[in-house]
Amino acid sequence: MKRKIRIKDIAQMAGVSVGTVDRILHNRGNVSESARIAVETVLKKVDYKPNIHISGLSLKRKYKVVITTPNIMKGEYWESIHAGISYALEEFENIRVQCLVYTYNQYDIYSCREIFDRVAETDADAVIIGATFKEESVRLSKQLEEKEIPYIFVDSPLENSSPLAFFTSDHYVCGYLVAKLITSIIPSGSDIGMLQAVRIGDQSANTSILRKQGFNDYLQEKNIGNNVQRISFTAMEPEKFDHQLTDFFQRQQNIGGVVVLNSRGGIVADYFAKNGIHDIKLVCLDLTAPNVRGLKEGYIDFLIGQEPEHQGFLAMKTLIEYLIYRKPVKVENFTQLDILTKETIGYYNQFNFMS
Amino acid sequence: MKRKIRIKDIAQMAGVSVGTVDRILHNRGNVSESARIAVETVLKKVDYKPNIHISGLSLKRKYKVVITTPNIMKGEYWESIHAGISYALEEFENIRVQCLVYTYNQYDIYSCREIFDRVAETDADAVIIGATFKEESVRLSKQLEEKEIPYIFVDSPLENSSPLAFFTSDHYVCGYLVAKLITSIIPSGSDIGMLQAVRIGDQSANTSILRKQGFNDYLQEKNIGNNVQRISFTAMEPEKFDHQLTDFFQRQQNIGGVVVLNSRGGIVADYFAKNGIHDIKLVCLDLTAPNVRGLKEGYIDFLIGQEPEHQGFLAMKTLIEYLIYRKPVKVENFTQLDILTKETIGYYNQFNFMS
DNA sequence: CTGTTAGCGCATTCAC
DNA sequence: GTGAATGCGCTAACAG
Repeated sequence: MKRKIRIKDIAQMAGVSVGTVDRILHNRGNVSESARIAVETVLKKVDYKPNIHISGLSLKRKYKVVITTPNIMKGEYWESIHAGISYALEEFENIRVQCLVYTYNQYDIYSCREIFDRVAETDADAVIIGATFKEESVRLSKQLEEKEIPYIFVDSPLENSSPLAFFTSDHYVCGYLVAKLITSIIPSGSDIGMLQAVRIGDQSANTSILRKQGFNDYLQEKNIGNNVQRISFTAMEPEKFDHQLTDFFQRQQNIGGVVVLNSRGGIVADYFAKNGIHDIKLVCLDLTAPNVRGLKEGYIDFLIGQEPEHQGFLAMKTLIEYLIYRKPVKVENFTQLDILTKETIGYYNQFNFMS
Repeated sequence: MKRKIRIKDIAQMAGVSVGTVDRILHNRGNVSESARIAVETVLKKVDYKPNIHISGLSLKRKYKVVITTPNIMKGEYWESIHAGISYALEEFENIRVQCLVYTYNQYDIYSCREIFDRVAETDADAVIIGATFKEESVRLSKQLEEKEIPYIFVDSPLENSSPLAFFTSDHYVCGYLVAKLITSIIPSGSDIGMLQAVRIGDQSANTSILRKQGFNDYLQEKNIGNNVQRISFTAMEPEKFDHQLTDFFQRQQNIGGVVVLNSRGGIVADYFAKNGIHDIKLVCLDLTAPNVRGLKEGYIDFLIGQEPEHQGFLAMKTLIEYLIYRKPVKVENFTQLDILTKETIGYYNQFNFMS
């Protein structure tokens, strides 16, 4: 167990002072070519890992990070992402980072445009983006690039952009998995109902589209015989849903299972609960409060978690480490797909990476 | 965002010096009654959380922790527990903790006795125990209690002992879950093969017994029709296994799935691979190297992870925080039961709580 | 350009 | 019994 390398050690080995080493480590300039070479030679030899908690102790610089996501609803997906961000800030309590949170209505493209415009104007040191509207997000990313402000995506990546990193689950595999799970637990001849959100003018469906692709590809690949029946659902008018479902199940008498490729599965579980339906299998996404309830009560058979807290946590942690000492960043980061059942949900700790 | 409370703040509020506050916080004595009351009054008002990373910076005291578990085999369960412990030590690099690792042969009760005797003699500040032999472990725990050395169990709890804490998965629920999974994917009339380790003189089976109980209880509760057929397997003579399995499947023609309630499932997967068996479902435990391979290659349908790394990590983290500032400890700690499939294993990060 | 040094929050030691 | 002073690894300001 060898002693940790400190800045002082490096300075000694390179024959310079700690001040010089610090300047080189932080690219602060005012260093002669010869000193730089001496220190960099040493740095290549030894494995220096700065202790970020202690740096923060003496770090005067404040960082401003803007976080922009859809509105935060209690017990919903985006709240978890923000919770993860908060945890990261707690872990790095010594670092002075000021967070500005800008949320928009994910069902209103105008709200998104307005907010993104404001985000583009800030003088933040970095931005964390929860992107749902595609065009708008690409535009924001371009604006940030021009100002050389690093940005990180959570929840989903975005084509045609060059983020510092993104943290997301693999939505395609997620859909693929849902197909595998539901078909493994329903009778082979039965039909599968798929809840389909009907939305207007938004692209947040992007993730849903990927999931649907994965879902369909599984059925095709494995030559699965179950037919898929769409259940349309107008997200903006939840009060209609009861009627829509009743209608659906009256028309479709051969449904063996239902899948929901967005996080709203809980309403199906609630419907099952209200109507005493126990023989239709249900596979849903995300640990929203209603979904967890549905799982615990036995109406949902498998619930897939995408670790939103972890996404937020890692996004902020990555950002801090990058800002402070340019720690190299891995761009593509996929979080786990957690398969949860009634039995395991009680032991599931969304912050198991923390405590 | 209010400023964090520091010792200096407390001192000021109580009208004493930081030295006095520190003495009270650490129960070092040499404090007048009046000072103690003043400080404790303040402490009740404010939420003081010491920054452990910074404490370590100036902490002179060294801690000695003894870790005793079964031998560490590459890619096996106990290696993961030790890996988790190492990660915790890395996270608390500032704390000077010296680890002594004592491993014993989990198939040899005499080896365990000998090692435990040596553990009981040390002057460690704390002990982490991976208990397999019951009697011996109870005896060790008593000896440690006499010497007032705190100890923590990993992998499984132990009756008749008073550990500082234990970190384990819920083995009963684990078995219950295995039953649920296997019966949900095999034909209703088919039989289930259960691999049964034949061992001599060891109680490590304790965890297996709990799992088997959970397994059986599920079948009974749900009134499941599948019959269970035992496959006996002599752990000490793996070369015989091929023959034993061939024999088994020749006698049993109605096997729809196989379950393995210990971590050795990989050998069944290997057997399936060698003999091109694709139509028998397989549910196994633990992310050993062979099991992960079996899962990826499609021979294992569900693999249950018990987060051994996390157990080790939390055990050491808990210990450090307890030793340094008597952080209150939660005694019963159950880790997650992760359900993994071929699709999700690629995203599974055993150290997601770290990076 | 470079070396020296004050201070960050904390535990500990040393005078008083 | 107590407060003041020291040092941990690091950053940043300052004096050369």
